[in-house]
Amino acid sequence: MKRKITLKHIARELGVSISTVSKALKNSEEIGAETKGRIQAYAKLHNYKPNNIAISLKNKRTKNIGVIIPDIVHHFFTTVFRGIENYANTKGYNVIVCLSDESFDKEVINMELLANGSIDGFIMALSAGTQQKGDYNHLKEVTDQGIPLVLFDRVADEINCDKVVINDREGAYQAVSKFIKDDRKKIALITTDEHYSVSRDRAAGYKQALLDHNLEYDEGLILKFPTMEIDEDAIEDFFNKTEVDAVLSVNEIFAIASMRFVQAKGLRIPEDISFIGFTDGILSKYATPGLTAVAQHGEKMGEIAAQMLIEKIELEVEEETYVTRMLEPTFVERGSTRNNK
Amino acid sequence: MKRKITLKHIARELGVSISTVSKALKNSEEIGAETKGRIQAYAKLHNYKPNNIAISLKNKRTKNIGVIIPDIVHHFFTTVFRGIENYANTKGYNVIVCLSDESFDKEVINMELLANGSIDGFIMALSAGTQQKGDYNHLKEVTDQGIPLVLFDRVADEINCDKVVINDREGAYQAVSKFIKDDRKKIALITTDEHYSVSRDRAAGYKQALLDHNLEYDEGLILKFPTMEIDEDAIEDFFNKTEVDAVLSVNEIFAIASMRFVQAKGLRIPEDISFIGFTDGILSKYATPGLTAVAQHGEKMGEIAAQMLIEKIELEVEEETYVTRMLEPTFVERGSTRNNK
DNA sequence: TTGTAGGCGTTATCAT
DNA sequence: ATGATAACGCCTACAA
Repeated sequence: MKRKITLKHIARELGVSISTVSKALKNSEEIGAETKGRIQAYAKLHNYKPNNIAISLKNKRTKNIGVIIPDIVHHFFTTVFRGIENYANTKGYNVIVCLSDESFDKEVINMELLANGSIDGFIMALSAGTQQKGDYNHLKEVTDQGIPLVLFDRVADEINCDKVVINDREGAYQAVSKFIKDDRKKIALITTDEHYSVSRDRAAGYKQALLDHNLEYDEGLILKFPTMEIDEDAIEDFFNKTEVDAVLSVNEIFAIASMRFVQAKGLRIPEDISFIGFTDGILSKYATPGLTAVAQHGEKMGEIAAQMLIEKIELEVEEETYVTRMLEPTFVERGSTRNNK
Repeated sequence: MKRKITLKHIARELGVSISTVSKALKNSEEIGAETKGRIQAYAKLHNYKPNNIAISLKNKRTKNIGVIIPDIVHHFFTTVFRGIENYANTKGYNVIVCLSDESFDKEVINMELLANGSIDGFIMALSAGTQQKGDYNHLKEVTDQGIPLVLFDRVADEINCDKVVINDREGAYQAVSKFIKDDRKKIALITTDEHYSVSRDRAAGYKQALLDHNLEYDEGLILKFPTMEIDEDAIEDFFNKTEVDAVLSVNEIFAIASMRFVQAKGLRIPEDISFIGFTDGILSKYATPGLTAVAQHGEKMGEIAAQMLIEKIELEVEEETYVTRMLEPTFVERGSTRNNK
């Protein structure tokens, strides 16, 4: 087994000083051609590679970025992550991922751990626990230390930092407008509790679209779940009791489960009832019929987040100006919607 | 902005030496109660936390583990990752993820980068490119340096290291046996090219089960794709030309797409044709009917991989004994299979 | 052209 | 009870 070799080994072996070796390997003009040759040859032969940790300590730069997300078994987050990882890689950064598991405590612990020198900056989406609690001190502490932070998707106005979101409100607005244009009258919304910023915005878009088109905003047409967990009974109950000809869902799963149930009831999609779901994931694509979706462009979002972060990291200057980039959602039309006129 | 504070700052501020501060913060008995109190109070007040990088350099231990996987937008890998991250966290390790994107080159580059001190060990699943090429020198180099390595799911016999896999062969064998017990006669296999170790093993189990039950092994009943990419046309073509009453698929997507097509053709599932798919993911669960699946226990697999790796990392002693843990797959029965007698 | 010395932040050993 | 020193691996300003 050949252990990693250091400058010191090379220096000792070749009877020169460490700094000579260091310079020679950087091809410095200061070093004589012959010495340089010997050193470089030896280094190549023994596959010398500088130790990242030592360089990090010296430069006070780790070339690592910390990503903290609520869950990884989740299509949207994985696409964002892919965007981050990909961009970061092109810039020579590695990515350390921590899962908050939707828990405030885990989010805090993970952040503090990483903030002690392991990373140069954070990219994160707030956990449900954090959004519920409304306590952002761990984020403030990190930014106070001058560590750059970019929030995506699940953000909060209270935090001063760069952000990337999609225009959830507009996505919902357009979805409902499409239903209305297709002559749907009873448009339901399936959503989660308000402390998810995304649900809040989507609900706002839903309401606004109804009002703008002179339709009644009826709380009875809203099915609200406390979390992202699915509750089949509540869905059955809702669709048994409520007459509906279109459904906007804040996520895929609620939409798919609902489609399944109404189909079992004998309703036809899209003839009798039409569906649109947020987050164009794998379920939307492979459902029968395919679920028309509001695509969130996760990969693009991750790429932008990484870009914003790395710029801040490498800019050095302590700017106190933060920007929020808002991406426009896109419609992916599939079989679950069709003009009903 | 309050920058991170170091031992040196505290020492200077309190007029003591750095080593006194270091000891006091470790609650060493050597330091007088009064001094210790002052130092600890000051540290608490200024929220002193030791710098991870400096500690890594000193200890030659980063407490990071490197995970290299082909793709993250993939249900199985995310469940494995969750298992890894979770276990690693309980042991005080962080996880650096790199995506090989199924490319040999990216896999090599990422590994070499991380191997230069950033991590204490690797957990990985081989990229398609690597399996195709059959070149494992980058792995040998890493293990030669004494860096522990655990391979999961996509493994290769040529590599000497710890491994975690599921018994793919047995999973396929059982699936086919179930079909036969349900009186299915024409059992198709949808698979990928042989260089995926998992496809190879699953195909072997499929064949073995047929032979053991005195059924003919007919190449005509096998639909083989070059990659994991889906090809709708090939699927349509296959099901139009081939008479089949049961289908085993090496992944969810092929199964779901096939189910969709045969249903559109007017066949009933499971009455006319029955399906079983590998990898019990989100698609299997929400398909209509639900897809009976061979569950791979990704999370467990990740946990075991992390456990094996961390043991090796912390054991120090250079053992040359490697083990392969094989997990037994489990059946998750859903609507896509039913006794047809 | 080559080498020395100091520092990045921490810890451990060995003085005082 | 406290402090000086060296070391982890690398880099670089400054000497020689």
